[in-house]
Amino acid sequence: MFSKACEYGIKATIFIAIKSFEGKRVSPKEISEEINSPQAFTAKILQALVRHHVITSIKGAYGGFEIDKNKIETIKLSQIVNAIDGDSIYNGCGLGMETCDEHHPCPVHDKFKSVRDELKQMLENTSLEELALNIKSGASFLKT
Amino acid sequence: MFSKACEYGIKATIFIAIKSFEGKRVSPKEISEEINSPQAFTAKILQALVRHHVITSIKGAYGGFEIDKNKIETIKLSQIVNAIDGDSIYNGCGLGMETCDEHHPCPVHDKFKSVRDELKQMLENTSLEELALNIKSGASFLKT
DNA sequence: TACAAACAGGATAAATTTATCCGAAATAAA
DNA sequence: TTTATTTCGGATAAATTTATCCTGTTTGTA
Repeated sequence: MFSKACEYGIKATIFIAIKSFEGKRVSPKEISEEINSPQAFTAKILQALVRHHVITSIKGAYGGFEIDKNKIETIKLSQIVNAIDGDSIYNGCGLGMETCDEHHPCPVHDKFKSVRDELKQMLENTSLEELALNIKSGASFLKT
Repeated sequence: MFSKACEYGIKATIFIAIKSFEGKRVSPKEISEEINSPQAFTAKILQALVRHHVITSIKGAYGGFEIDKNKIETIKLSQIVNAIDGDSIYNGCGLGMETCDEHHPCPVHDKFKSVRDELKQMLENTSLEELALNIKSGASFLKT
């Protein structure tokens, strides 16, 4: 469904959000340990998230990654996915055809429509704050 | 969403079904031309579909791939996807975690549930016959 | 039986994704 | 200003997916 990079990116962003609530910055090392991901690869993904303005990086001593507290509730899951995997997951054709629309649909176009729409709605309606609070309360987990 | 192999596999199976309705067998060459896919790679995927008993192959002169006419209406999209990509698309964790269930959910477990369930229902309720008839009637297409 | 047609499957290569390493640049504190 | 810390980003490697090639085996027909 999502790429490995995207899976790491989602978990990393949630962890950064939790720490940012507490006014703390985190390093790639801390993040990869917390979400159980390869450190250097995770660092690359963080760079992409910075470029797409999902998270912020502060270079130098006492630096790290953080997210503006006031921004956490406005960030949606769709923004994280878009920053890493793009929007093909809910905008592209289910069978990879160049052009696939109402006028020239692929064999599963109609069947897929509702699934993709629901996925899109879910991603756009789920906020980072919500995901972070569920981790904090112990309702969900970042690693096995 | 699906792998390239699975995309080709779905299209190939639909085309074989259409030809089988007419009592004809088809070759990998004919299939790859019709669905616009690499021939040798498509042949590999056909082998997998044969092993999973989705399609049948007849070796030797006048051979080719076919599907039992009476079986076409009983084959579901889920069987094709399962044969090539397995069931991880709707049974695995959305964030790739080893264990992810009600007791130990990943951050998006609940949010994803309805999407994955709808996808699963769609795949299990869509028959090969239905997809093939839509191509025959010109309601959908196998290539751009 | 000999031959040609057609799938099976191993070996290999190309492309993409995932992952690692290391030096450069930036920054806070001493 | 020097030093320690930390992100940035290029180069490279490993793993997986996608794709190609070639030989073997099967099978129908002459």
